[in-house]
Amino acid sequence: MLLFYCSRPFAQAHTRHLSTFSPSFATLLQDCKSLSDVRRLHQQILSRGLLHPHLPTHIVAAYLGFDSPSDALAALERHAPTTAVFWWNALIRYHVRHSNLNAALSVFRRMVTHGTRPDHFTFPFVLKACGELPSFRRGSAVHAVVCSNGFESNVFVCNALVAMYARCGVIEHARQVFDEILQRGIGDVVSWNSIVAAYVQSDEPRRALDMFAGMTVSDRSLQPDAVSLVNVLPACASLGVSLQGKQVHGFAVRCGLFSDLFVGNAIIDMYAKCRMMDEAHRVFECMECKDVVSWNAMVTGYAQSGYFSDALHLFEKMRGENIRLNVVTWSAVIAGYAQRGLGLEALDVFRQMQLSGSEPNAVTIISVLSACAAVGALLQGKETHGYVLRSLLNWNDNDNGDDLMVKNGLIDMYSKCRCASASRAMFDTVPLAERNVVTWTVLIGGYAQHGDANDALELFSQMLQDGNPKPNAFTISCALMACARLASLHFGKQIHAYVIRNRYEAAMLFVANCLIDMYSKCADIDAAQTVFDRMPERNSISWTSLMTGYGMHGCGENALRMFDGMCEAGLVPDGITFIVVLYACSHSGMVDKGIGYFNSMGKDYGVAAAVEHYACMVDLLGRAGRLDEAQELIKIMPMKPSSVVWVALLSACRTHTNVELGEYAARQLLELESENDGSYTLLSNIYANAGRWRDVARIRSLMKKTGIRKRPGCSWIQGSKGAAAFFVGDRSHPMSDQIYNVLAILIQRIKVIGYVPETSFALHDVDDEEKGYLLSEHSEKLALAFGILTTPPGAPIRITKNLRVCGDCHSAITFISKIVDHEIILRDSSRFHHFKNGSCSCGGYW
DNA sequence: TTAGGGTTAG
Repeated sequence: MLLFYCSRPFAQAHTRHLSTFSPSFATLLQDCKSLSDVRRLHQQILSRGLLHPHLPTHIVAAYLGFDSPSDALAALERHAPTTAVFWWNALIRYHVRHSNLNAALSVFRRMVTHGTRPDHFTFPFVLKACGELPSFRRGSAVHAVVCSNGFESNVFVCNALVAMYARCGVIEHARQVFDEILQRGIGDVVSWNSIVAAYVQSDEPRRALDMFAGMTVSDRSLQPDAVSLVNVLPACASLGVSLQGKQVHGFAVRCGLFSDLFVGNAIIDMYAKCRMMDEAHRVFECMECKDVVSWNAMVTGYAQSGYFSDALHLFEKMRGENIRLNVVTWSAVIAGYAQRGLGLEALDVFRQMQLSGSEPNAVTIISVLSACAAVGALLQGKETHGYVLRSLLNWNDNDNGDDLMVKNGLIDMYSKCRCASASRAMFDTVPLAERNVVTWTVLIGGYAQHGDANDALELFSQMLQDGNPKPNAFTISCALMACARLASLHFGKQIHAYVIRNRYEAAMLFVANCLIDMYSKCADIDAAQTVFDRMPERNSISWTSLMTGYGMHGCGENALRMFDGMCEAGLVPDGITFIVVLYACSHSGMVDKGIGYFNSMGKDYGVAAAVEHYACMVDLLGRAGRLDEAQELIKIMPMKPSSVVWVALLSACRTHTNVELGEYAARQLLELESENDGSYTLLSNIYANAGRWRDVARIRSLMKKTGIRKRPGCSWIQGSKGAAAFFVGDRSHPMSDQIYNVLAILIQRIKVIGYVPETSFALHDVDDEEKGYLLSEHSEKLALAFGILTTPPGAPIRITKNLRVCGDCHSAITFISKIVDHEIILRDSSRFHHFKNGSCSCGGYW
């Protein structure tokens, strides 16, 4: 950058006789065409001893003009104290403008060392450098220099002190300096603007608004300027106080400040953040002069207020009007798509961005990662990771937490793309002290939803032990989801206690909904109901969560009562609500009621039946043995049946032994999902039940040929001595001998009272080596035997199974519940079964 | 002095 531009060629000037008259040197310095010209001339001046007292300033100016701060500094030091303070200031300002903050502070130190007294221009630059580093220690050292040089009553310097302390996050010091300004009676508009900005930066918008209001009250001669408005409007936005925002808007119009581009943009942003897009649009239309920020504020406003199509429309318009899109525009559109789960569209926009030559930054990358996570696009996720590694050097320059957010995004992306090891590896690269609450939460959530929920709880315990950072509502929700998956009532209760002790009021609705879900899935429906009853505020998720709980426990009537209660409370049922209602009807044998709800959901509630609703109906009709109607419904459904629909039909064929229809359903299912192990198992069971052993063998060899293995059944139990998991024929448990003994005795005893093994279920297992396993070695029976061995009489035994409970086990456990002093609660992949005194709550609808 | 981003429930 040239500070002085002169068209006269240097060569021409240089050919003239070098005068001993120094002003000519000044002209020659201005005429220099390159840094080496300046150096040469400087050297000549020194060697001839022709240094005029004014020349050093020209020399420094020339060096800065050719972007050589090191030469400038050398000249300043060499000629100090001849050079004016003005040129020390110029060098400090040069470094601050180029973000070389440490260099700026170093020049300041040298200046003081060389005996040049700083002036009221020096301190604002130096304080800005301290604030931007930020370094409270150096900032307060400079404050001391301010005082020792007698500048504590200079408003220019004091305002800069306020800003510095705010940037360093020490709002109390900023406030103290501001109060001293007022006491001295030297405050100006900038002082008030600085303290308002300080509170906004410190995330105290309420106090920012108070200070703004206090401005004119304390001094009637003060009139807010454009900066005051630009400072206060974000405070209105973050508090959502649109009324005050509107007043500021009115004030801007009355005082002629509305025409200021920054003010206009801040008003749009305020309305957009208050979700008042009509107002924002009016302001946008009124603005005579707009820039890309105005457009971006509108695009993001629409995207975040749920009007994404308007955002896209505006985005297209920007392109049509050749407005130069910047990284914010692109990132906002990518984020908008990603947040709506439209990952492929987001990735497409990202491609367009790259083609346009716009350089992605950390925010863009985070949005792209979230898009990859939304659609499980591991390949693109890995590519983005590669991009991050290549760009990391650039981002580390302004280390402001972006780096950690990108890493959090990567952990989340790998988790959601079911790449647990990569996710964990990324987590492990973040040093313990640098992990924030999101770092922990994304991994805990990843394990809870896509990985091993035990790992989630282990990580959560580790987080609590470390004590820093503290879990937030997101973390708690993820941990509760893990408990729900594992049916770990014990751990779930502990987290509930933690929630009560640590007050999560701000997010209590969300957390309470998770508690309802956790208690429901841990078979403590009464506790779920209690949480629900004590909630000061409920939303439709609260109602549906409890409704699901009742549905899973076969309490269809209660579920339907919840549905009525929800409608009475003025909440509108949606698609998911009806899935839950139909599920509850299906699992309680309320076929006609289910048909009634199915028919009325569109007619009375305006909810269109989706493929999931049809699947529920096929399940409902199928369980009740109305297979023809189920088949008929599949024929007339307006969309292509999904695999869930065929699984429902196939299961019904299994229960009601309809070989022909079962074969048909299995064919359809295998066309959609050729690797679905469950469909082979179900079909093989149907054949076995019908005595068609050759077909059973055919399926078995087909599976062997295609390499499809039956997912192993696994049951686990939360006993008094901790959790224990069992696979079929499992002999790995230390108490294995005792378990098998107890089981043999139980089977013997229930045979006496009428239990007959249902041998068709023995053929679940298709591998030859598994053939020999007896029914008595099924995982749920082993878990039950272990439960009986380790649970005190009278206490309930809770078992969880990853697949559907086997029919023989269901029958055996029903008999066992007659001869033992325990209620047995079994959760399988479909619902709960409460066994007590020889009967099961499912009443056969399992 | 203005705009954009990551984690949770039925």
